[in-house]
Amino acid sequence: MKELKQRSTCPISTSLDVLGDKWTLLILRDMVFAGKCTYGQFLQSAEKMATNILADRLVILESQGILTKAVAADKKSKFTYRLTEKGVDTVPIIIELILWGAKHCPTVIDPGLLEELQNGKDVAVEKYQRLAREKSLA
Amino acid sequence: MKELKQRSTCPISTSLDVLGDKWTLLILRDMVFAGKCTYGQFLQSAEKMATNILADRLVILESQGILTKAVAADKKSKFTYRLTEKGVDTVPIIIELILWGAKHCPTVIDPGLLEELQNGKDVAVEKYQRLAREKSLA
DNA sequence: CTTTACACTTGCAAATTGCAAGTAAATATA
DNA sequence: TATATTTACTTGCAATTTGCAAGTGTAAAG
Repeated sequence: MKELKQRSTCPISTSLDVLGDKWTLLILRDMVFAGKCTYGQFLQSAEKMATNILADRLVILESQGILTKAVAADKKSKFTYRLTEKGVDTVPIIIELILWGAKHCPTVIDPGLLEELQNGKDVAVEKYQRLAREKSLA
Repeated sequence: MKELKQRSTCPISTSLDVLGDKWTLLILRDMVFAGKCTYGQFLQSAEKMATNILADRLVILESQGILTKAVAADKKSKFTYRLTEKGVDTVPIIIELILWGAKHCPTVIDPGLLEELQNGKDVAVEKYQRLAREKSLA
């Protein structure tokens, strides 16, 4: 259990106390948009997260109630991470980050996804939240 | 000019390369929601940012084209920071952080603002973007 | 001509990150 | 049954970043 230092009572500041670093939201991205749910899968992303950082962030995310950890159905030596509702509620943040990055920075994004997000943000948010919930029930 | 290390071409990852830390978005928050525009004003926030961190982040934000720096109208020893359109476009991200923090963490928020954001997110985003633009023209 | 306001800069200890290697338990293979 | 592999971490350590306190430089005010 890692305790979190809250700098102020401001909701923005407090959100950043939890999510404000270069790695945490990438784990959530991988869960929501790539359907990943194990330690090994998280390590395979293009950004090459260090193993100790990943382990540390998973502990924080779990202690913050953003995801849960459970032994995998197929193997006892494997764990499955699932999003809680608090985790599912980060989808709008992630989607805004996608839109800002795609608009203002040199990035590569699937044109279909971009169009989907631009044409109806609310619909897209609900879709990816639903998918994330379904995945977390499996 | 601080060069930015881009970890991948993913728009989320790239957005986090720029905005993903505990301080940068607080500066933008202060500009959008508190109308702040000087070094001294940024230092007065509840989170007590260190002076060297603030100076460093302002250089990064400027070199990333998120804000501009200019000598103040009243004093030559004073600078005014203004948001560019790239900066104004972070408003949706900030608003999602407000909503997530207010919903899931122990925070204090003006009930009027929260209601405004919940009742019509798009309208609120446009309102605060317009206010930020007006401030940046002054 | 001294003081104040403002915007930084510097120095340094502490914390965090990034990299490589090692550990440990459960499974798969010979 | 013995050995190898998969999976999930842990450890050690150098390098970077942060946080705190103090100092610097310039313009305006008294």
